[in-house]
Amino acid sequence: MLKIATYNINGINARLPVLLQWLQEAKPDIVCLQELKAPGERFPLAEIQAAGYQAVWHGQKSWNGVAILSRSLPIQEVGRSLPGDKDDVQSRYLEAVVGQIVIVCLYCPNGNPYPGEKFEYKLKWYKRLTAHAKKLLAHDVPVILIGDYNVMPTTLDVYKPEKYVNDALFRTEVRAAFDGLLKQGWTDAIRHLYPEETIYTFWDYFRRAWERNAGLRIDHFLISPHLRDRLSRGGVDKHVRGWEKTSDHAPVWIELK
DNA sequence: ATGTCGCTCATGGAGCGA
Repeated sequence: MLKIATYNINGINARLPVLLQWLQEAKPDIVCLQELKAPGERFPLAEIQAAGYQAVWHGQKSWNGVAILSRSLPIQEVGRSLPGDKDDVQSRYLEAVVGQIVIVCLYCPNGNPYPGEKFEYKLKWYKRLTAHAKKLLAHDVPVILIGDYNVMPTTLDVYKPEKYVNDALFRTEVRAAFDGLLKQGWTDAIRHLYPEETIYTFWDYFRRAWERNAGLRIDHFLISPHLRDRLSRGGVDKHVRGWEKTSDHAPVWIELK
């Protein structure tokens, strides 16, 4: 059994006690982290290693930043930029072979406010991701695209869909881009396991969103066709969102046979 | 518009992104 998790930690140094506590109790084999909000040299490698994990990371000062952790399987980094725009300097992509699986850690652009430059950047980023995802599928090896997609795929994934019609996380253009990935053959693992349930992975810090369960499902695992039959369980470690000094996201995980 | 966080700059908060 292989347990793979994703967690937008919103600042790895501010979040380190929470991250270590969760690693200790959840014991995932592989973890994708987003929003490190730290340059490469400020990644807390010693503490991560002391917790029993190897790591590769792609940091950036102030914003973004992604990492892949592994407990026992070796990690071999194979890429740290999403192909298609060599002028894009934002650290939102990290690709590695972990054991026998290609693990892609993603932090898709937020895109707000809509309309605007940031929204256009998000759409372009999704175009690049779609092109690259197609190539990954063509390699015909097990791949998982993991991370914060900054999109709620359906109305089931938003506490109040009507409030989000002009939000960059729910605009039809972005949902269509996500749908395009599914049409390529990727499977939204959590939705596959729970076709009907309301599941959230993010609760805003604002307006007592956590207390009101005003949540969004924006952290996803897209698994390649090879892995669909190996998918056994999945869930959200929702209680972590209730901890002190916690992220606005909760960790999400799946298990593969 | 607002709310709350985390980060940076080079302050003793302000501005930005989410």
